Amino acid sequence: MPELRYNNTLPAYDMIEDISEQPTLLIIDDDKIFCGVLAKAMTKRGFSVEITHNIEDALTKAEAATPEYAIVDLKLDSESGLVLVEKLKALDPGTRIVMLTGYASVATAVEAIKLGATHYLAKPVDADEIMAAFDRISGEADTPISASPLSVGRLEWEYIQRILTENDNNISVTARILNMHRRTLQRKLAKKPHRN
Amino acid sequence: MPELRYNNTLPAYDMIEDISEQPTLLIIDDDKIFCGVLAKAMTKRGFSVEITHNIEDALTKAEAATPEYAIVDLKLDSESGLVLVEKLKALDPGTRIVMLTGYASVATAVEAIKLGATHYLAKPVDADEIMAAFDRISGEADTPISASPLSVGRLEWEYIQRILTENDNNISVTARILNMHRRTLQRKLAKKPHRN
DNA sequence: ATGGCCATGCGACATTTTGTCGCAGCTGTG
DNA sequence: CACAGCTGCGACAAAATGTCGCATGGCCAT
Repeated sequence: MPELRYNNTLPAYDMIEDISEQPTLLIIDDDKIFCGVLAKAMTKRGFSVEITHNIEDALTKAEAATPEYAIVDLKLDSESGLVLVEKLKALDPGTRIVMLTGYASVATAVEAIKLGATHYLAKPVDADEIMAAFDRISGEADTPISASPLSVGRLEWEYIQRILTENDNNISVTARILNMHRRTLQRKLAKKPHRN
Repeated sequence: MPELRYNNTLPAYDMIEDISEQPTLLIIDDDKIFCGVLAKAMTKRGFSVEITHNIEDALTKAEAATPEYAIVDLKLDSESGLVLVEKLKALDPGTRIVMLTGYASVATAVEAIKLGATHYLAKPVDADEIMAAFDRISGEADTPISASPLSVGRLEWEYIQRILTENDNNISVTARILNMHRRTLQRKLAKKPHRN
């Protein structure tokens, strides 16, 4: 299997910059198609991109060459991308990490940020948003306090996520605490959160 | 107007501890009823509580005596409670701050945590959850046998009641806001306030 | 290694709860 | 009065949930 680097796809007009000065970016997501698309987009934006699809590989690569930037998916096959955030930060506190997830919730967002993620974005997301997230300094303006009420479905999702994270993602325990059947909780978790 | 301190309501059995050793807690929320209830609950849990309803007063009090703990509402009348988080942290980085919000969103959650909030919780919350939030260091499952978080049914009920009240008990409007069928809302309201 | 214990993912099927329509009554307003 | 909006409720299909059961896999003490 060939090296998964996309530098060779760089259009000429981007070559004005010396490759050795390109910031390094590590992408970790189990969705391979998504990885490919994102890698291409980020390469075009001047990053030297590497891809991995699981935590193990990510750590191997990161230990070999600590990336300056990282994009981590929250829901990897089995484990949580959160542990990766922690470890990447441990390797180099200066690493800028954007956490992505199709199952966004405030509970996981809080965890991610506390562990050192630079930002937390919900899929679908485009490369420009990720770029903005990397640059984002905390106090930055655009935080709309508007806040329209969540739908009950969304409220429930957020609540479940909170109890779940408070219980180490143990579904059985969470189901018992919430007085709901494990099967039902599974089904709810399988669905993506409705937007509003 | 008397000082808004609730130490005088402390039951005797709590006096075993010297008042001067009680941790100080500053509550900032524009909902005065909510403040009162929360203050009482936290006092009972051993805090020396102070209340303010706006940023200005909060800063004045904080500068006079930096609190060790703070509970900040996200939506204060005009300004955002976020700026307060920042300022409290500037006064004393050790301050533990829990941010509360009526309408949770990942965006504000991310901001709050990046600015230094210890945790971010959506209303309705009970005092025990706030206590847990203060103690919660990132990541680990301390699992202090949380009491009984409300059941999802109960949470939903509380939430619906709140939105309903905010809309003059107009069922149609509330249903639309909540993205739920009017018929369904009716049926939910017809049922009893869910036992836990 | 072996059995016990528990968490998990998921199929299948009976029950319940929602989503939808529709209609009739009530109320304020131009 | 006509119009428009809110409300309560019946009826029936569609979707979600409660329940069982089973197989897999991790952990641990025997």
